[in-house]
Amino acid sequence: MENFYFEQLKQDSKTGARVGILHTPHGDIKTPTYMPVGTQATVKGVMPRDLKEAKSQIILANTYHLYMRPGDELVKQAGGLHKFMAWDRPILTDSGGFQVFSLAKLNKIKDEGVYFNSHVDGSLHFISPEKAMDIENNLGADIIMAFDQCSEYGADYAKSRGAMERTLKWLDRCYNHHKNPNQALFPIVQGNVFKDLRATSLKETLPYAKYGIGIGGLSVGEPKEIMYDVLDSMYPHYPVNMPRYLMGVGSADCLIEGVRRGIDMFDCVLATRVGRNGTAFTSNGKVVVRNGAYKNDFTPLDSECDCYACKNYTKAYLRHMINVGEMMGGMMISLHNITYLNNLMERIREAIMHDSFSEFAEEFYAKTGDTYKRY
RNA sequence: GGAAGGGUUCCCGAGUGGCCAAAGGGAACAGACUGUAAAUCUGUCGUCAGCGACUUCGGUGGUUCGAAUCCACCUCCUUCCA
Repeated sequence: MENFYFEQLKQDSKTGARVGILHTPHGDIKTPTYMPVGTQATVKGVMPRDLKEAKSQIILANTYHLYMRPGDELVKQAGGLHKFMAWDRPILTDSGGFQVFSLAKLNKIKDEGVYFNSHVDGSLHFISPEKAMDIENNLGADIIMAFDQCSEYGADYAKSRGAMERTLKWLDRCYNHHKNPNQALFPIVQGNVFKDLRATSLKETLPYAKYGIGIGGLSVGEPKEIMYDVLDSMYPHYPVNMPRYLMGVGSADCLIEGVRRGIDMFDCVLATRVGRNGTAFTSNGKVVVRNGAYKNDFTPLDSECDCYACKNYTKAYLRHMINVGEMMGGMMISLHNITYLNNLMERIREAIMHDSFSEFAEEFYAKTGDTYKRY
């Protein structure tokens, strides 16, 4: 795949932060970047047109969900995910590995794969590494994730090791089964919070990492300092020539701390989930728009934001929307949150280019105060 | 004028002698949410800081060890008949 490669443009002199460009078949992605999650081929509440206006460079979709409905064959018939959902920029599909974790009550994990009871109708399904690759090949995203097993926070060493080792075995099968030459396969590092397991996982995974590397199994309930500690331990061992993707992160502070530790890509549902429920990320910290304090607040969510919601509407209006259950409220705050994170990443990239990432981070914490829990 | 039914904590609405500060819903207020089974979930919701105490179920008086619940009168509302 000569149209898929990563270029590092600038390495921060004091931290692991760096700026790069990830070239993909559907365009370039400036890193570090935040990717909104569009599980069912839609970022909940935000139209692709508006995602573009928010300067989203790439979005996610989910293998498991799209396999269940409408079916990956149907998406293939539609001309692939890009065409089906009318998004012409890069797409990344998650493998369904996270659903092995989040739908744990509905599945049985075996070496050959995972037996799922559909969360939709209870019917039994089987997803193996090979099956996941077939589905992702049909969906046609630019980046596809390997099928992995994520262990929960609090899992003991043996269990964490088991999941990590199974992930490696599954990775080998994914790698050998993946056929679509226009898709970059990213393997996923596991190992829970155990640094030696992480080291082993990373080392064993690298031979399979041709285009980028995913870091999974973090931000699943562990304290932030533990996540940062694990990231610190892995940092010295990443190859320079490919992006590192920290899966499932995050909040503004976690994005900054991830970038500091050499991460190039992030995805998270938080911005849209929290947005739908009436909470906004702003340059002054978290704003729970739903709260009574904003009843008569006729100022925008964030005076520094240029999104549609901030340019045209007040907190009082958005609160009203949320309060009466109008979908517009959740849509606008979701759009705002995505815009906010994209703008944050853009400013991070600028700061790194000026070799002032640390200063930028300090400023961020000073301004947002303790509404973002740094640790 | 006659007949019947009814007035419950911000609202709707259960409750017909003790287990009732009073079900349930709504509103209100707050919290949570991090590779989305989430436009979801949780908590608070008479007063006081309280295991506890005090004040509440249209009003007044009564019966009873004990009343939102029974009785009398008053008051207001709804429906039906004239």
